[in-house]
Amino acid sequence: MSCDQALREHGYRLTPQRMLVVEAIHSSDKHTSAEEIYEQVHARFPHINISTIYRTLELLDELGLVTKTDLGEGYVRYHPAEKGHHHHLVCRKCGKIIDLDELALAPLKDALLHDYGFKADLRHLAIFGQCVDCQK
Amino acid sequence: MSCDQALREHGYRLTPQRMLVVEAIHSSDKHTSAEEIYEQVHARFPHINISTIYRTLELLDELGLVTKTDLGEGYVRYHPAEKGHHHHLVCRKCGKIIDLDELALAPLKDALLHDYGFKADLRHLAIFGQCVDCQK
DNA sequence: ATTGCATTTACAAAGGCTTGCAATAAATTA
DNA sequence: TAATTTATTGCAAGCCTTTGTAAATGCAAT
Repeated sequence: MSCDQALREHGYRLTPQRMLVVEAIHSSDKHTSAEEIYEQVHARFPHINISTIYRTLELLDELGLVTKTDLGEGYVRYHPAEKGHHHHLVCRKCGKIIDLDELALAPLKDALLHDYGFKADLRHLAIFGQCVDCQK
Repeated sequence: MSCDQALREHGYRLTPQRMLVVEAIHSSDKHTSAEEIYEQVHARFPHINISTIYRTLELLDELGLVTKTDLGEGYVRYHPAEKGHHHHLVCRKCGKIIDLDELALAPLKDALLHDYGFKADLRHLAIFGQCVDCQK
């Protein structure tokens, strides 16, 4: 299902601003920032305000259409949920980022559900620490 | 080892500001915010600036003396490391916070070390999701 | 005690993000 | 098609935190 359809089905309006934000997120291969999305949308819709970008991203996150991840860069990165879930190991020393398959957190997710009845949202996590090279 | 000693041993100066911040963190039973620490220190040292609070907290975090945790309240909470590690399950719907023993993340920590050689810092995590009551 | 100097501080400004509010516009209804 | 309603937007202001800088201060060596 497209983001547009999902928005409509949840009773949200389809505005040009929202459509352009959705397009911008999907057009980017990597994880984009709000600023990057803003610049991309602004090129085609100069009147748009950055707060609309943030509000739209928040909405898409709530609907499970995008994931938000703080990789410790001072801002948040966004990623289309449909492009698959994964996680990141972020080295605090050298900054290296190791990608981690979604499955790596499956045991934890299952344990939390079993032990606490808690349905954890572990879709796009950043786990900080030290990579193997920086431990030497 | 006290925070004061730890600071000295790492070559940092012992200033009144730093000592008061350390005292303030330890005097609070719960997880405190920078603002709360600021207010407490400010009562005894009116000249202090909030940026000094933040810089001191960052330093204490780097030295492993305190942990930083974002519980989704719009600001970060700090906790003395020596008072023990644990984690939190935060319900996005009702806001309820379930405390989680450090051991719950031990298997994940071990797996990351074994599979990636990555030494994950999992001292005081907030895991978001839905509590058992809010799933009904 | 005094000096010398690198560290630390207060202050001001900025950065990323959120929020209150009046104006605007999408979608429903007639 | 036009009117009505309600969600959404742009704007400005604010929030929490970080950062640049010159002045102040801890502390080691005299």
